[in-house]
Amino acid sequence: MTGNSNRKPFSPVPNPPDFPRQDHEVLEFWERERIFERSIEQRAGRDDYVFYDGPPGTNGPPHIGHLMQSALKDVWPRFWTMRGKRVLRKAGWDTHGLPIELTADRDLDLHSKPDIEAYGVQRYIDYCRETVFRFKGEWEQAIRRIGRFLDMEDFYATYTNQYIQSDWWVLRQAWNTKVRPEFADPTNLIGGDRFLYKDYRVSAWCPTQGTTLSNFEVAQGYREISEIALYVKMPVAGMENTSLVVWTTTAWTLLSNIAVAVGPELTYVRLRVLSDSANGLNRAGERLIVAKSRLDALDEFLGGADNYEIETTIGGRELAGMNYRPLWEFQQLAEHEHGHFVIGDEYVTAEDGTGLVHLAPYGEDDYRLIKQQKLDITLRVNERGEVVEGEPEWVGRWFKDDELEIEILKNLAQRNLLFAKEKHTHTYPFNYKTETPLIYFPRPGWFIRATAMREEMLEANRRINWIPDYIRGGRFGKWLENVIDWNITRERYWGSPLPVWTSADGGRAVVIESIRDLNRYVVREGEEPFTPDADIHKPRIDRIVLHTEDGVELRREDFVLDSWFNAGIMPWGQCGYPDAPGSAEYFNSQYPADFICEGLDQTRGWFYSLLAASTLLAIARADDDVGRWSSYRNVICTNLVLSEEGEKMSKSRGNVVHPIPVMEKYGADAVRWSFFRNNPWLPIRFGEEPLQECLRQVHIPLWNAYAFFVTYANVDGWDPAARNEMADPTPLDRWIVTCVNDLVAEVTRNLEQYDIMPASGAITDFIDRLTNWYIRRSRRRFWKSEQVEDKNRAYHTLYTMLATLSRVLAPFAPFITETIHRNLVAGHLEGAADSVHLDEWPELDDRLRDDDLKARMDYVRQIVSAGRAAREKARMKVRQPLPRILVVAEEPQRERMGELTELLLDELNVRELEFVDSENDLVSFRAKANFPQLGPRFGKATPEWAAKIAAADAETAAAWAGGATVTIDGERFAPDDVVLSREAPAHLVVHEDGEIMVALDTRLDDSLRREGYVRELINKIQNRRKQHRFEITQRIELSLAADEELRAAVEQYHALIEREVLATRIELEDVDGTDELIQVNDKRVKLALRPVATDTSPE
RNA sequence: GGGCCUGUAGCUCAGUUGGUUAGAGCGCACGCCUGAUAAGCGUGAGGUCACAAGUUCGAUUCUUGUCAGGCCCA
Repeated sequence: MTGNSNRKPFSPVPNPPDFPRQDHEVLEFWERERIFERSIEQRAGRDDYVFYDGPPGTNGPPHIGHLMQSALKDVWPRFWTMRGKRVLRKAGWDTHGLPIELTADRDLDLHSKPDIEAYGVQRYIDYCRETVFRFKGEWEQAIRRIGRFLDMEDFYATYTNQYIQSDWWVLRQAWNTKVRPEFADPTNLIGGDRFLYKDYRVSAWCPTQGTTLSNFEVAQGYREISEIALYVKMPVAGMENTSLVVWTTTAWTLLSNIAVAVGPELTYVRLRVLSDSANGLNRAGERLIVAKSRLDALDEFLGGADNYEIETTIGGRELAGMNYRPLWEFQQLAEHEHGHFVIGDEYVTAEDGTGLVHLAPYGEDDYRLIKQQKLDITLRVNERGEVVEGEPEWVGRWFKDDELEIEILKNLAQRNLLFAKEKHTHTYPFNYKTETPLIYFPRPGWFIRATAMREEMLEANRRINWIPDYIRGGRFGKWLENVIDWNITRERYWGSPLPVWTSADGGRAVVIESIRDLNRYVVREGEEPFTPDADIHKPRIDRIVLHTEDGVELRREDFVLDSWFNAGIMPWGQCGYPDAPGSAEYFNSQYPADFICEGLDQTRGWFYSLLAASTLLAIARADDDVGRWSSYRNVICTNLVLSEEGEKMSKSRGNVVHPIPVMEKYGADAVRWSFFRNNPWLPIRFGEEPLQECLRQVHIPLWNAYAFFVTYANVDGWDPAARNEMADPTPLDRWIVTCVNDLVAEVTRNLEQYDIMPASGAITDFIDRLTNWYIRRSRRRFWKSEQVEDKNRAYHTLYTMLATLSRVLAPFAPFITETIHRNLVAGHLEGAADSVHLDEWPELDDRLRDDDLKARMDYVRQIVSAGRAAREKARMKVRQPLPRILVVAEEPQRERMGELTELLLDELNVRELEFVDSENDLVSFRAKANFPQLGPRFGKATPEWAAKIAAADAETAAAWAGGATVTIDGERFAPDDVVLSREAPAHLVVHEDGEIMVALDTRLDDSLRREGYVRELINKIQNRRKQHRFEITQRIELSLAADEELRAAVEQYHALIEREVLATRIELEDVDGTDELIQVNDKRVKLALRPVATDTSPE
């Protein structure tokens, strides 16, 4: 016995393993022993590593893409915990916003704002509140099952009063902070010099639902429609019979026309119509102004190029300021209003239409110009899509009424204000749910003046470590460069209420920062104060009317906050900073985040809103520490998880993979690994085959190595805690120790850089080295009974490898590593951690490294590989010993082989190694004449010379092969003059692979042949043992019947055979032709095994 | 229409700060081991590194353009 007598054996390892069942045992262990909680408690007082969990919405179930994020989000917190940091991991849920309202609308059969008002806003809000966690249980189950350590008890949710008050506080900071003068905009309705302001913005508006649609929603509803496009004549004031010609596809916008825009750099012409035009709309003598480059396109309406003459050419800049007469009486402006003149602006092109654009307050560019020029804004179509001012018969009509369009057209034509009309096909946005045509409508909203902090955000962005790094200058950087002010309000119901109260004229505004702050006003009004857990959502909060000191009435601005803004203030909201007790301390230790990880689509979502919020607050507190401007330092962007076929998963395709059943089949570690072996920022294919492959490549080989170790360690009673006598490490031991040091270094480096794929690759590579070289080459050391000290060394080495590997692998595969740690380490070594996740990350020990040995081992493995290829060519199985391997090598390489020679010979089953200088020593060359060369030179004498060349000896041929020129009978022959062929001697089988060239000598003498028989025989006996399912320690008696040559071989090697197959006795008989025989090479042998009852331990 | 990404073996993907022979896994062919493992191991075949031009002694790598696919935005 090598171990001490009262040692505790390792638990037997089931093989094959049942990973899903083991997962559940580990999960129960973690919960029973509070491993996650302890991993934090244990690090109290240590440095924090800060992780932010982006809040997912829980009104839908989690899918496999979320699990990829969960897996990645789990790796670094576990890694840094093992490195000694304290890593809090608070779960968060997004519980506000449109998705929840949409679910409520569906459940309650509501289709519009009037529907909701009729249903009752309070009831509606109450319903939303009840549904926010509809799928939270499923999320928690999936997150738990994949092994993610996450605090789901003490979570944050965006709809809590604590979180909402952080929203309010942030907005108060924005309101209190003035922008630099160059960013101030006095045209804003409220707050023109502040970071928070109110203004109008044109957005896609649904006139039936009464709501704006997000860009994303608009993009889903584009449809191709065919409409009438109008060319309208705007008579120029003070010029006889002259008109500007404008083009529009939306006749109804003409009712609100207020100006005409031209391109300042474009060239325009004034033309005179010579005779009445073909379409009957234009008369002889009329003068029209259009862009010069559009003339060809407008020819047909004028009656051809011959029917008009160009009177003068005018630059766009000169047109600016020209006044025109409005199309209708009802458009006449009052004294103080501005409008009905020409404006120059770069956005006008001459790609279609006339190069003159009519302006009405429906459209982003229109609205911008109208505001810039301080023009009158009269909306003659209202937000319900109804005409509110115009010819009496039009008032009250629907803006997209086809009849209305025709009536407007006729009205203009009758008064000679129509230049032309044509059918026009283009795309127009519709509400993708209600099919209503959308209207671009200026809506009021509150904005964060992002344009005033663009430089600061760009500066902060430069310091973020993006994975992949091209996001910094690419998608995200470009987004920041083109950033526009951020509309943080929505005209909806279920969301954080905007905490702004204003007077009716907009002259007074108060931004509330907390419930306490609100109560200061409320109490003064004589109302009941809000308790900390009072309902501060709509509609309750709308009933609060505030009064200024001088008695002006203030009402709440009826908006809720954009849910992206909500999510972006998460660093403050998750702890209710600053109002919640203890929040300052929490915030200070948890800002900024070291690590976040979300989908690539969050560049315009959470990644942006986090950065905008943190930059804003940095400016508000005049923070000059640029490193804290961004609330996150390292960020991994994940891409889509596709089906196995590379398609998007969707219900309609029926290819959605449900996470839990997959984990119940393959285990969570395999699912996790399938995400780690790819770059997360590229689309990943997910399916059963990749999972199978993960198991085969990583988990099963590791498990087999572990099972192998436990089997033999228990047989020998080996104890890691015992102070066993050990031999010095063999080269193989030193090699694998070097490898594991490299592994630790490489995984550490790559995890520090947030680069998961090379880290997982290094682990796969190490597992291959451990199982397919270290264990494979060391196997015999574990079962030979002599040389106990070497055996102890082998146990010690393998044990250390498995224990170290389980720690390095723990952040990636927390289950299998926990199982191994629990059996091998916990309870076996004094002071060992109960869980691998409470353990420390392995330290590098450079004294144990031997880089030179590693290079030499790689060289040996290359030669082995070439040797195997040569054996295969020669059809010589490895069991047949061969006399010699020849290796082409320079002196330094020969030295590299050194102490590893034995290993090489054993692996290839070859008796001797011999080095040679060059391939010429392995092959011989024969030369033949190169006739195309020699023919012109020697003419008729060519055959004579050809014969002389063919007669050249191998040495001469080798000289040509070496590039030399050879003189034969006074004639010089260059290598070009001959054709060389290479041939190896019959007994050598040569194989070449890159720089490596080897040859096997395949000549067998009697001794080799006899040993070949014996090896083959041993193999057959072992197979038979396995067929009988004998224990590995079972002793047997053998009887053999064979011919004389084989019997002689057995007699010569009987000690070897007995040792190899654990035979206590071998009986030899003559062959008797009637028995069942087995084949041993070319011999036929009768074989019988009998188990013998003995002490089964090997000693 | 704009921006970003991707295009490398039959398939899925690495890699290449410009340099001998561009790698892995799967699949295929052949073989091997079996006292941990057939859910194992090895060997082999298989590539104009999407296409074109440019820079360079040298380009799969850098530049520009083209084509195809994806994502985001209009």
